[in-house]
Amino acid sequence: MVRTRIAPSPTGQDVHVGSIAAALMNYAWAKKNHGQFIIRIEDTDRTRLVKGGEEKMLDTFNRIGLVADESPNTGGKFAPYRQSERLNIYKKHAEELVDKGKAYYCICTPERLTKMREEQVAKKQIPKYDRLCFSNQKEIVEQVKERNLPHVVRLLIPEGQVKFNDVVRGEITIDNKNLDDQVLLKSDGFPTYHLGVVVDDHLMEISHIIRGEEWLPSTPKHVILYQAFGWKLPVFAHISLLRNPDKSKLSKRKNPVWTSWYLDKGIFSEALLNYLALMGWSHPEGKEVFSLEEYIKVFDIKDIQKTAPVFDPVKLEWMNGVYIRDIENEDLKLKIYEFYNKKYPEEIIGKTIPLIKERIKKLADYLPLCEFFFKPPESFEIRLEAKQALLKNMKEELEKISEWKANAIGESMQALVKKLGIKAGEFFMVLRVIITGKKISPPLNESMEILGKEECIKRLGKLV
RNA sequence: GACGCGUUCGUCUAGCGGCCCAGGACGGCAGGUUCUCAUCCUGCAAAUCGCGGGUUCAAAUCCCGCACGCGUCACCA
Repeated sequence: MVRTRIAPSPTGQDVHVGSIAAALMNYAWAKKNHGQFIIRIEDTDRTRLVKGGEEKMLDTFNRIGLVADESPNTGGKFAPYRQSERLNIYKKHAEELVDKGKAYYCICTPERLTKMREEQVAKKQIPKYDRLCFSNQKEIVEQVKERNLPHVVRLLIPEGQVKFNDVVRGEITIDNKNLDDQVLLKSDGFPTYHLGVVVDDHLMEISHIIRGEEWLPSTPKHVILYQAFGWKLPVFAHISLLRNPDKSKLSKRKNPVWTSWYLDKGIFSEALLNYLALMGWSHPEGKEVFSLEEYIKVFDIKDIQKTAPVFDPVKLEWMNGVYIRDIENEDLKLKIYEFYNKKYPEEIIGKTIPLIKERIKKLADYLPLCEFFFKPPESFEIRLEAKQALLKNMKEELEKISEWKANAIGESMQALVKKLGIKAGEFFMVLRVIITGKKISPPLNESMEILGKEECIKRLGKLV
């Protein structure tokens, strides 16, 4: 049975797009194999906890369509799915390791640890716990039990080396002397990531761990933990991190990284997923635009690429434009109507759709292009003072039109152009700006038809 | 610094020893369509496949070294 998971920490205000990319692969792999996709909240760092972060994250996963089979919201047979509610489980497992001699108590103070590390770094040694507490473990255990001393549980890294296979990277070998005796259980009773992730992935029967390559260096510790518990290893797949244009790890300093930022701009979840699917993977037939359903069909973790891609918002917008042009006008109308919180009349939006469908790349592009449909322009992108006579002519001709249709408007204006003997381009630019306020607009005749004769005459008359 | 991972057009990528003087997409440029913009169509430029050595009749593809980039070294995830 294939079971995958995404395990976000509510230490940010929302889901990072990189997490969505990872979640997408996890989701696709689970669905492809008729397995389950799980969301688990790893909220073990109470110092960095962001209020409302978890709720927002779960909401974002739903918005984007990566719906979990098991999660804190939906529950499931391995509940709870929030690590802060599983503290007794971690404690039990940490104790088990201590009993087995695979882990030990440590009562060293943060001050001592910091000092120790500084000295090691100064001596150009690898900063590692010096096992002071391990060397007199018996005493420490007694003290801890008798006086109820605050303590942590550390993993005892055995000698030798760790070897494990990664689907993306191949076989990886690490010498254990490079590994630190990692804290498993913190003095506040919360597990560290390392304990939590291993215990939960095992207990929740996760078969494939597809996660960012930032975890590659700590995977040997996880492998040692699995071995210490005597558990079967899951399949590991470490995927590359999304990058900023300067190749550093995608960060909010240099790029919008929160998923809802894109959704709130009117990027479709389908388009975002489609674009993200292309990061480090490519369709076997070279297709670039495809549905989630098709992705699930053709995706294989063996085809994941190793190189870290630069996240390109420009191509994302192009992709979204493709999706916009592809949906039904009625659906696009509704999306825009909802996007602007029903502030603008649905009927007018509906009429404008054919004019703007090929002109917007995301829903937020709509208003800048179409605001003139809802209210007269307040400023004009070219000076119109010297055009008074021309405007008067236009107005007079337009007033003669009985059947207010784009065609009739066009013919009437073309005739006027001919009669006045001026350049069509300049003529229409003046008309465009007086009507829309802007040099760039949807097709003029059609726009004027939608606006209505009265409104158009009014806009022309205002300056006359 | 140590350890690990990576390196094909500006960007995303195809490529798995001959079919590659490297293909597609975004972006760029030019032209066509058009009252603007966009869409659509046509065309162009853009990678000596990080560098240097091997192996081979043949290497972007295999091996070795180097350089560079990134990641990780917490009672953070």
